[in-house]
Amino acid sequence: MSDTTETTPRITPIVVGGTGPATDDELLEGLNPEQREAVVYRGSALLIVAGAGSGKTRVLTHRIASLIKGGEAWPSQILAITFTNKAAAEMRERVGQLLGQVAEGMWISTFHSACVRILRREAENFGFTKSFTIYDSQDSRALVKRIIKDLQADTFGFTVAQVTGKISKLKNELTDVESYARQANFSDPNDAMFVEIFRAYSRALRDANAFDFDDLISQTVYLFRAFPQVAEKYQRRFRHILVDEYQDTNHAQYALIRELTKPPESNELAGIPAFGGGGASLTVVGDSDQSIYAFRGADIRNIVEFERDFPGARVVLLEQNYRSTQNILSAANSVISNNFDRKDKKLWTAVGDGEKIVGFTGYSGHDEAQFVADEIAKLREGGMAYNQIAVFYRTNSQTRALEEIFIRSALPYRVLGGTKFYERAEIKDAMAYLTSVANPFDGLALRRILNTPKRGIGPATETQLASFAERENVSYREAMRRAPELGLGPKVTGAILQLAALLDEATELVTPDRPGGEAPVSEVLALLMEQSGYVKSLRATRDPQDEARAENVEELLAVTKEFNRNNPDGTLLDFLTEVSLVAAVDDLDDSSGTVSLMTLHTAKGLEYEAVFLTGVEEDLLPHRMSASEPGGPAEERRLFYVGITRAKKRLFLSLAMTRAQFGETAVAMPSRYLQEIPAELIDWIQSPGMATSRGGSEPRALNANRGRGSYGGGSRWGNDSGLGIPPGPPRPKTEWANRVTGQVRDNGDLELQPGDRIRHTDFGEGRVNQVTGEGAKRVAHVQFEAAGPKKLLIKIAPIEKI
DNA sequence: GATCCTTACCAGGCC
DNA sequence: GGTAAGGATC
Repeated sequence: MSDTTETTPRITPIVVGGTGPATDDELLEGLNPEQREAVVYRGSALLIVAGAGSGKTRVLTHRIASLIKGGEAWPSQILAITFTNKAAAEMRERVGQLLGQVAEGMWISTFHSACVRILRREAENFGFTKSFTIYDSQDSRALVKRIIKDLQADTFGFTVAQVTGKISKLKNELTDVESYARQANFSDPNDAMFVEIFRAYSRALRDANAFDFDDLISQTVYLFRAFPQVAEKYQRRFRHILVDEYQDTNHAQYALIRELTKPPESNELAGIPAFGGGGASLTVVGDSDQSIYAFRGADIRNIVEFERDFPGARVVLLEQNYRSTQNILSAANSVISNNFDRKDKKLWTAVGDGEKIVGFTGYSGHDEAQFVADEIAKLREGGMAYNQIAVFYRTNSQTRALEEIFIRSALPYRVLGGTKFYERAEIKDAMAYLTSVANPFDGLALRRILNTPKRGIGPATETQLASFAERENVSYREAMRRAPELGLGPKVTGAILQLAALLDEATELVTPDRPGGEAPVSEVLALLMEQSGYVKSLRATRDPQDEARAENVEELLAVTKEFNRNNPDGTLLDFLTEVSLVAAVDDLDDSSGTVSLMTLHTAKGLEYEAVFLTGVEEDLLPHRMSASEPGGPAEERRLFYVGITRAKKRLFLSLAMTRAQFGETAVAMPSRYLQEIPAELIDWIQSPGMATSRGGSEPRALNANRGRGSYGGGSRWGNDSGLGIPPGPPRPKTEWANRVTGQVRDNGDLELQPGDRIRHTDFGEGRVNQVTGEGAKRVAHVQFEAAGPKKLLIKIAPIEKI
């Protein structure tokens, strides 16, 4: 054991409440030998190679609990890094349960949250203020766009996406402008121009008192390197560092961990040996088969070379899976085994084979979505709760077809991530007001609200204001207050002064030494929205969408109130930080009683009784873009693997033969990964071969392709392919036209009674068995002659009474 | 400077 | 199918 115990206090466990805390033995109870080893091992470095579903969260929480309970560490000496805020909250809760009390002072958070916390405390050391803004990728893009325009870099062929991508990559590798410029090739005008853009971007961020996402990590590393006494503060504080999802860390994050686990410098000066001499203990958990973030700089070498980086590290392998059935695991194993240069690892379970994987090929994305909806209805009838069912897809654009069908089928669902609430223009506007109040240096935020709502402050005025601020070396706010000096028209000047006064008034509310403390965020936002007339202006337009936008702003107001309820001491800065760092999964509500829809990336770390993996097609999974990337197809395979291993009991793989994109219909091909699953594991309700040979009602292009095995390369998917598909009679499912009318219908108060006959544009004629629900949510249970039983939302289903 | 309209380009995953 | 950019017009 390292000598950390000498420097850390022994604490007596405090027993509080109900069932009481777990004893040492209880902490190990129910764990397998490897898991136990991972909990009790004490040394400077530990790598837990944890296959999917092998209970790593359990191991991590028990390990933390045992450190605290054994008196080896105070809660405040623990830093645990998770991938999402939700995972952090869960871990905190579970550790609390194990200890029988809330462990105060533990840092359990994401890399980004932890770094923001450090940066807010230390910002003043290096030219920022604690109220810095965090720029999300949209903000970064907006900034780069302006810079490219200003420098006329578009003539060099620079695009916003290219530049932001390259800057992000450089930052993740801890390359700042100066170090990049040092090795740049200035005889290449392109490279020289890029340096200029990069420099302008970095300066703009600094001037705006802002960090972009990548800065949060890299600037913390720079801070530690530039100010050893600051680094030492955190090196002394955190004695045990644990990092989850280590396979997805990038170089900057790796460097951060290295900085934090270094022995404090003053120890070295005092001649205390480095190894085991005061560096924090490091535990990392990961699975290289689940590395799916190379695109944002994750470096798989961090985990592969862990033992070399941290000599003497112990490695523990967790291979027993406690989540899925053997059929699901066998499929996963055989898929991932197609990736070379990986350490062979086979998941196994003791729970038995379980049901077969179900496969389905639809004629279109809508057909596929209908299959998903129908199967979910069956699962539900079989007693499965909606919130135990998830639908995964590779790209966010796939949600449209699913949503259309789900709404029609009256299926309660929730889309995680996607076009997020906080990415909406009106929400960004409202947030920009708050940002402008918190950080008066933030030009990007101010620019956003300067003429929103319309105040007659156009681009020309904006430029004048900006150059005045620069010339006089004052903040934008000050420049606005001195607007009369600009010699503009009385109307514009008045508008600027009014906005400045409003922002000043709001700033008053959040001044820390204000009598009664900072006003709640909701009060600040209400003032801003009220006085600026923003919401009023939205309600005044003829555009019907603006009404929805106004409601969204009201919703944001509700969010701030909720925030104030949950965080009575929460400041405006806390709110802005929280909003900046929410991840897609963070709005997952386990108690919502709805089906969850999300991308495969978002699905990592989650598990469901039943999983629908949709769009298993070439160009989608693997995604078209991945073909040209080194390691792309292998990463896509890992993504598929991650999706499969989320399923506990039931797994459905589906694809479509045609898919709408850009408003056009394109032909789709089955994914190469489907063949990597042994045929006997899949029960095809409708295989790709069957879909081609019997597509009686679909676009002519496909009907022309009639005949078994006529598509997808020979007989690969034909009935004679050895997939074991019985020839059987054509299913009725294939007999109706599969067109789905995209338009929103409104049947008004269409009254339906059991016994009524109706006609549906897709399903044909049927008889109403039952009507449930109230008002707009009335649902008709219909027995269709051809399509079987369906549930339909009466208000919007494409039906008529006959 | 605002508004309306047409056109061009477009969506890969995310803290 | 959706949006951002650019042009025409008031």
